[in-house]
Amino acid sequence: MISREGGIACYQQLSGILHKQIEEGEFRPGKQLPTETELSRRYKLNRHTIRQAIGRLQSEGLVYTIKGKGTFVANSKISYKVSRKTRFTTSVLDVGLSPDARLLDSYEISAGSELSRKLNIKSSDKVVVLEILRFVNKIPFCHTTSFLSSDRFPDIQAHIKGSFSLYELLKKHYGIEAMRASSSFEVSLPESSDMDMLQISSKVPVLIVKSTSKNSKGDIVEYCITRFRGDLCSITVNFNGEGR
Amino acid sequence: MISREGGIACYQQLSGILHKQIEEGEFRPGKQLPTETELSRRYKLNRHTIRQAIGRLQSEGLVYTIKGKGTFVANSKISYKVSRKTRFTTSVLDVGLSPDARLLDSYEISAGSELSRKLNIKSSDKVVVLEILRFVNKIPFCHTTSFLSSDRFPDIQAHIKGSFSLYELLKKHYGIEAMRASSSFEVSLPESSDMDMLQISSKVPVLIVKSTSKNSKGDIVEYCITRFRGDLCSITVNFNGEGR
DNA sequence: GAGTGGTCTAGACCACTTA
DNA sequence: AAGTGGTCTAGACCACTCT
Repeated sequence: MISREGGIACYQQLSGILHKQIEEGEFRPGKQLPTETELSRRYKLNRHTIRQAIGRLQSEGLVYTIKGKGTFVANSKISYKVSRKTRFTTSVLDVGLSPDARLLDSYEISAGSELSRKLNIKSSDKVVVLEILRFVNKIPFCHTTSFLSSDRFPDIQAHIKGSFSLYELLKKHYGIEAMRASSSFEVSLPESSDMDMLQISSKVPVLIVKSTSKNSKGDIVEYCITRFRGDLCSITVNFNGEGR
Repeated sequence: MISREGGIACYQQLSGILHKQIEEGEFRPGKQLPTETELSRRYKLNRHTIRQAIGRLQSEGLVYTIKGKGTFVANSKISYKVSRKTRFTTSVLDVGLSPDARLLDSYEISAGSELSRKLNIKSSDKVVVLEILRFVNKIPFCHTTSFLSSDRFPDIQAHIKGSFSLYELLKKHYGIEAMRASSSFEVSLPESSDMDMLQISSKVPVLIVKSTSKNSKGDIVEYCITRFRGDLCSITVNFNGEGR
């Protein structure tokens, strides 16, 4: 099965083999992969070499491992849609899944140089920070840190505790319809806080999306940083204003 | 420096330390990091543990390694901008860097089921495939595979060899102004072809962007898949039609 | 030839899950 | 208690770069 010659590393070959087997349905989503010791025996490779191969599959989002239990085949990625006007809840409902959210924390800070630029306010101005963890089908999906000017949204901390859709709240309480103006996409690896909150290992990449929202007049309403589980989603951006 | 207790893995601690040192400018971009054996001595850790730590930094795009030479601190990410009307060349020039492109291959295939859906043509229709490798400052940056209907763009293979801007070509020869309609973003790890073309190791993630372009009437003009080096770029999407 | 990173092996101990 | 994945060590050989 595994060739020692040919210059292709054993772990690359093995991850290729497993990748193919998963793609072809030999291992179904949710099913356990053979254990590391079993694969080690079967392919006559050291357990560490097996682990290198499985590490790749983890980073690709093809499998996930649970300590003490085993390695399992992942479900296919969730196609998460984003346009000028989209909210998490509707996007997730659209693809037939069930969304959920939890407000982890809310507090106030001074803007400082970077946030003052992002929000177009003075650096001494106060900023409300909201940390929200969002779930799809009870699985942690992304972690959002939102920044809003305290002056423009007084008492938002009190209001947010009741409702979980920030956009609904802005509309109802402040009469503002927020629209996405720009978003940047970047890849990284999880920090320890990401690993805890999103329940992923250090090998699973995170997709970092930094977005600015404006109101209909073009004033900046919100700046937010969302960290998505890279193994769970692909994000589709729609450039035609309206459509989802 | 490294604590054996506290439950945090040594390699996590070390990658944290190095991360911080790089961020704080102790190691400048382009400079070589201490070698693995040196770090092994300095932190009293096995070379494999050192390698785990460095592997993380590689995936984060903070450092890159050259076999036989060493590990070096990477430059900061290139902020690549994308909007409804953007071309690679102008985007790169905008940030003061020098773009370049090479046509790797061009050939014709039958659409098949997936492409026929993407391009809104019959599955028996012919499709022209263009493979283009793009560079920023002589460094491979992304690899694009473009799909266009052969019927709608006769002789495009002959034309493309002269000019490298596909959008220019569509405009000049076919009188079509292509606009980005939607793009999906996804993270993965490089396949062996990616590693060769983009000159990256297996640890550096790739950012996969799949885009559909339409003409002013709303007909689909092009479907393309671009694989960006995840260590080199962050991609900014602008939702206001015009702006870059 | 000396030094670098890339791969593989062998063996150990740990924390966690399951039964 | 047995089995799982997570981490660390020690030692080996390779291909590559530099001189």
